[in-house]
Amino acid sequence: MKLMAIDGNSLINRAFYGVRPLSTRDGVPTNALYGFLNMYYKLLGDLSPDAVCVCFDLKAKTFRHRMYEGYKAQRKPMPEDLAAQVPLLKECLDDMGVPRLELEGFEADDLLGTLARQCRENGDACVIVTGDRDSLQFIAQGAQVALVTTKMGQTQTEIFDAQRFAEQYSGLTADRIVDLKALMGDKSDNIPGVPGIGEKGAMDLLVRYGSLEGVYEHLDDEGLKPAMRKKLAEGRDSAFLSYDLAKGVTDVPIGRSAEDLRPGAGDPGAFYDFLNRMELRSLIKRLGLEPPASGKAQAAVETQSGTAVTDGGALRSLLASGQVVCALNDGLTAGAFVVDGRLWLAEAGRVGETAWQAALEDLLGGGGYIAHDAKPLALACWQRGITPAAPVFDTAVAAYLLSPTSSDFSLETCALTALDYALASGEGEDGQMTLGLEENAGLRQLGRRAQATDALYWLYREQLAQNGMTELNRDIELPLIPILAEMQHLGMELDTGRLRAFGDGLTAEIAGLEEKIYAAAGETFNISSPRQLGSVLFEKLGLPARKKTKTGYSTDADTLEKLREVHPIIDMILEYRKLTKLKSTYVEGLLKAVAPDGRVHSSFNQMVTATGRLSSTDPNMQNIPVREAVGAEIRKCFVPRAGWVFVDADYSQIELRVLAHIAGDADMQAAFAGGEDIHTVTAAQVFGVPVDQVTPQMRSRAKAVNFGIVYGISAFSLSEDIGVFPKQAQQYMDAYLEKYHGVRDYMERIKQQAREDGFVTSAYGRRRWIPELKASNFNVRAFGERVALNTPIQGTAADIIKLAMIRVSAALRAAGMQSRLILQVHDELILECPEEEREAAAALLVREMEQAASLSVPMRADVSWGRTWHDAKG
DNA sequence: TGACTCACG
DNA sequence: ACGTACGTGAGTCAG
Repeated sequence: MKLMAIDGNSLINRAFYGVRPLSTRDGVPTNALYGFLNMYYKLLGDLSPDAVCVCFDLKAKTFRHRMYEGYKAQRKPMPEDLAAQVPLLKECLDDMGVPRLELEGFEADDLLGTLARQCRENGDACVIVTGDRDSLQFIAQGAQVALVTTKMGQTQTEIFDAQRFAEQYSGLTADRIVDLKALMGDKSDNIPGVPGIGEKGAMDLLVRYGSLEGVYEHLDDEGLKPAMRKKLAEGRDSAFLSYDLAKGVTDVPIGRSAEDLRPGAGDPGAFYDFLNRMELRSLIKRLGLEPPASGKAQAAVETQSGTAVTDGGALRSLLASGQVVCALNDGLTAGAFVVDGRLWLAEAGRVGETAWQAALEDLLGGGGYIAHDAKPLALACWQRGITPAAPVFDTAVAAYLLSPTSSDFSLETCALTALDYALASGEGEDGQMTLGLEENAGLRQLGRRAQATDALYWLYREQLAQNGMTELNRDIELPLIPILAEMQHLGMELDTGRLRAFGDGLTAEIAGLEEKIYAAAGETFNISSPRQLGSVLFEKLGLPARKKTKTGYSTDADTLEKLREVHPIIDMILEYRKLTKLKSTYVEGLLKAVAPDGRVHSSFNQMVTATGRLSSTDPNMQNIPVREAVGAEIRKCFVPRAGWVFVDADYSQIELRVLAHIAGDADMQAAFAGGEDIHTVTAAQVFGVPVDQVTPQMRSRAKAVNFGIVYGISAFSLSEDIGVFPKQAQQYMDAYLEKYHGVRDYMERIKQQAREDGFVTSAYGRRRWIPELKASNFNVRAFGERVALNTPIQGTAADIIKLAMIRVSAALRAAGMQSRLILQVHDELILECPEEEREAAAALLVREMEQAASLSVPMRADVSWGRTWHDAKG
């Protein structure tokens, strides 16, 4: 019989400090739970005990069994975020069927000591699991102690027995820990010890005299220094009192033995629900837990087996009949459809290719469809020459709107988290028809997917309404889907010859720089390795190191910039970095992304950012270089098709205009209404000079202040950014907020509101939950406040340009023009236009962008055209 | 895989 | 006193 007895308080404490902060969407902290459970299962595997028990402290109302009144008085209170997780852990252990012990008036230590003693007397093995070194004294009770430590975020367990202990503590036996504490005391447990004696002195005494008794029997020993003798004599009472305190209790009336502590079955369903509620889904996966209700959710979703549609005409009329929830396979050759709650299955091979195509065109071109992630369907339409309509609902997009900081919006995950429905992942989706349609594994799976999507649709539609995002979803996100698909389908042509030539030039330049850098360093090394570079710069060349990172010296551009005067190698390294980045990411990377049609077809993703912006991947077209000559070179490689041009327009100061609008700041609104340059006006205010005396430097600093305000900056960071002392930066910010007091009030108001609501919204109702605002950690909370400040601004700007995209796209089509939207870069839209449509397209673009929203300040867009992307940017 | 660096708005 | 700007994606290094 082997018992594993865990100090619950100690272990959850370790977990709390060892695991980075985690919380559920609505702010319940979960990191300690996560860490505890991970350790628990690890230990269970390592130790394979027969019985298990987790012990907790349970405070007495009075300190009945303690004679020393100040006991524990000075212990720091548990952080709120940790305290909140203790009852959750107890609930969880009960669900798991893990026995736990707590007894009023006793600490976990007392219970562990008692269990250890009981085991010894009954001949059972006992392992005490704890993070507290003091508990090593249980070795004296014959127990092993598994000591859990966290080093650099890694938890380690070391098992101590009598021998291992003696090795580490100079031959001391474990029962002498009590003597040790009696002498040296223990601040955290408020054990006084002998004043003036610390760990080293106490160890020396015990090694020499064996025990506390021994020490005091030899008080007259000649080897004892007079000072030590005096301390011991004066501290005698304290030492023996401390001994009793440290000895702890081993006779708690627990009333249970190891035999009674075998783990029970618990309530697997409740355990699953608990982990799901705590959003600890990685644990569900690791433990291989199944959703509860043994098919209740399963049954709710899988209501029917589906009816085969084998007649083309019947399929067409079915899919044209209004609202159709659909799940299609990748090749769009088979599908399952839920119409008015009934499930239908169909396959191209069975209804005939022509009828299938026609039915699909009715469905996706007609706009009566509901899907989980409709963009790939819309893209497939464009590729087949069908113009897709926007879906009436997209359950993946809805899931994103409801929780924009989540990262996984697969149907599997959505069904699991929102419906408790476990959808077998992907398997057999492309299975070939061998029997009747209903028996086809691939179609059956599509049927389950369609039904899961249908269930999600009803749920999410209601949740969107409750969260005030019905209109945002309907008027912005959904109409955007076919537009994004079209942009992706069209892509942008790349002049690969020109880009290659540019790359060859870079290669030569880089080689030259390498030579010079090696010469200056006196050795060859990998310049791209921050580690090697750091060692060359700061050790070999002895340059003054400023910042440090986790792994060594920081070598980022900011740091190096400050060393430019110190050593000529710095400029070369900065240049080398710039050129290699350009070559690998923008020359080689872009060349790799060119499709057979000579164009790059970037994916514009709608479900990535926390603020509502789009993101762009494969390749990322939103971070193509623009600054300096090299940026121009890269952008000259993006060209329209023959006889066409690019028309490019970007919003002027959209975020600051949104800020002026949202904050309702009269002065800032007046500046925009008057068509003034906002940075110049700001500079005049901050520096207290007339507008015509603002110097370029003043304007540039004011610009930094404007940006900083939008991001929720501190004076310190602003000072770093513009190169002045923090005090000076603070003065700028004070002057700014004094002038724009609407902005100042907004900053306070939005933070307060975010704390109350737990979320912030954009002007169009886009919502972001901010659990960080409730964190106990200052930095996390400060981050939450900056997010609360910035997200409504960035989010509203994102809403507006999405609206503009929808308007532009519709207006081009309505005018019968061939010009098409091909790129969006946050505040910029790029059209590819037939030469003869150039003027009309430019006028349309500006008009639709400027009228996309009506704020309390005018919107302005600047437009240009050109035969390369570079030339099209004013 | 995570850390670092750097390109964009 | 804290520790120091919002939002992204991609390439490289090193464990």
